[in-house]
Amino acid sequence: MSYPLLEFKKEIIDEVKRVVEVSEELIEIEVPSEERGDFALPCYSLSPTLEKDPESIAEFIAGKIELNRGEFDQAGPYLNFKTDEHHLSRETIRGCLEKKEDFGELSPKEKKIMIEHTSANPNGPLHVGRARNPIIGDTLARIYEKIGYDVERQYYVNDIGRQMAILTWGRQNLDEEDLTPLQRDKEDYDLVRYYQKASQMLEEDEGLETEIRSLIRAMEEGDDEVFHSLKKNSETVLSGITRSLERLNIHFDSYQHESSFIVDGSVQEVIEMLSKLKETDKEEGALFFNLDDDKIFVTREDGTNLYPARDIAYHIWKAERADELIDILGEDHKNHGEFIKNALLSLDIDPIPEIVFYSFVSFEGEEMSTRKGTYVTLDEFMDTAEEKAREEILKRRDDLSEEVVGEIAEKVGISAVRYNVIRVQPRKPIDFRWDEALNFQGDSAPFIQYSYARTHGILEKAEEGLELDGLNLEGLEDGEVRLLRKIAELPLVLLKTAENNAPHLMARYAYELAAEFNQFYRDYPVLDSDEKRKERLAIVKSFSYSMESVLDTLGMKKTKKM
RNA sequence: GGGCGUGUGGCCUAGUCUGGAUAUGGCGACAGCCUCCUAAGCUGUAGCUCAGGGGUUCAAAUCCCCUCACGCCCGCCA
Repeated sequence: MSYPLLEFKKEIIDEVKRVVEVSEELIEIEVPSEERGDFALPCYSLSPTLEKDPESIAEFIAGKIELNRGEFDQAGPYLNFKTDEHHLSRETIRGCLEKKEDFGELSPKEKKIMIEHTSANPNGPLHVGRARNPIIGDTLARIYEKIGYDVERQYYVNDIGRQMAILTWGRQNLDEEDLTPLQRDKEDYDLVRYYQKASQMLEEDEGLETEIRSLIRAMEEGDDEVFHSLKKNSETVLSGITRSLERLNIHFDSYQHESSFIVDGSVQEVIEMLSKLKETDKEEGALFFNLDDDKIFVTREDGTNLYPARDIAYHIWKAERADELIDILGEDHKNHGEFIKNALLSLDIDPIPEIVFYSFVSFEGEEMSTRKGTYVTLDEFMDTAEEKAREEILKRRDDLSEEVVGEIAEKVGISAVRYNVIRVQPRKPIDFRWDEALNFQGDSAPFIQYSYARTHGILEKAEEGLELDGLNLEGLEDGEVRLLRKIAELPLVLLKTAENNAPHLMARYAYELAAEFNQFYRDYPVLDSDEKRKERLAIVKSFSYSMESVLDTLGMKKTKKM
């Protein structure tokens, strides 16, 4: 099994290469507007190498090229290629019926990729802003899996360090009655109150700083009691965080604890390796790495290690276990990310990570901070999304049981949260507003889910099985071919999304696919279409499978009723 | 002050890396479409010259320089 558009693109590249004898990098195939064709070759970039004007090159290629899978025409300096519609339709339907909800998947690559995402400090519940991280990471993980990678999703648990020391101090010294009332019956909501109160006290009383410091030192020096106390608190909050994420359809394959790199001595080794580099120097006994004009400190003057050192140890550990690495980091870590890459390069470590940075999310124009307690938690946001979904369902349906309404609301709520976060390019800032985030019309999760639900209105009433062999695909109408063509794009989109680590492309595709189906649905009756019924059912079924694949890739939920 | 990033119709957004053929789509607005597989849908109209200025090029939203606005970073915190 292979995919018609992938094959066609490959054929074009091979043929152009054969005809003009240039290296493959010079052949830039782009996707033109729909009416021009499936692919286009602008000949401008070949002009310098071939020492001819673009139009003559186009003419030259047009005269020599031979394609089995489609045709082409010359338009000035462009060549436009259009695949054979019948072949495209047949192969796309065949692909969908064979692969079903895995449509779009590519053969295994024998490559391991480790995707680190979230890695939020376990000091309180996840807020919507932070949730951008797991949603980007998990979506990329799903995409890499689909194109054949062996994927490991990893949470790096910052179970030591200052923030955990503050939480632990709070747990040791504060009583329940000192705290704000419990917002939600969940362990992360419980413990964050200790963290917030302790942070607040620390701001008012600098004397507490020494107590925090001594907790950190005790931990690093291997004080068992302190160590276990920190770990216990971090594990408790972590379990609250992961429960929230599971609700968002996100899970991890492994957890790696920051403390482990201190315990096993690897941080010390890293510090020794770093100290031998020409990029490092010491200032009053503290080791730092020169990053352009910045000094990135990796140890304190008392010799205790700092987060950058531990993160290098972690990345070396990761590099030994995977062929490719991806880190999802907030924009506040840009500098740190540069340091990690530069330091790993200097240490001759391979692979170094690809880092996806995302900008922060504000809410109704306000910044969110765990320390200050100014945030909307992921749980709250999802509750509201579900509630809103419920209202919308009840506006339209009065024939569903409360249980069914609840199920659909949950599916729509989860999907809306994920979709609204992933549809925007990571590096762009997002300002969440309830009315926009929970707008269920147009470019939204329910729009996409609804297109899928519509297929079931049809498929459940049609009981016959589907056989590719009995179909007459010669006389398909424009809108039918257009839908199949859009379905056929899926593998191309998956590849491009992974290549650029740009998951928003996948979201955009999901919307376009759904929109194309909605037009088909309007124009072509299926069940009453007599002589075209079988063919149209096959198209609906193909769309249904491809949409299942797309929804799964975005971590969204499918629903047969809405 | 320095570094990084962002700035596309009233609002949100694609395209920017890899310069090219009429700048993508949504929300909102206005005008239409349910005796017919779920109207959370579909169709049409109006609206942007791509923050501003300069430059490179046959060609710039896309590359370079300057300016403005906003965000993030500039800790022996993480």
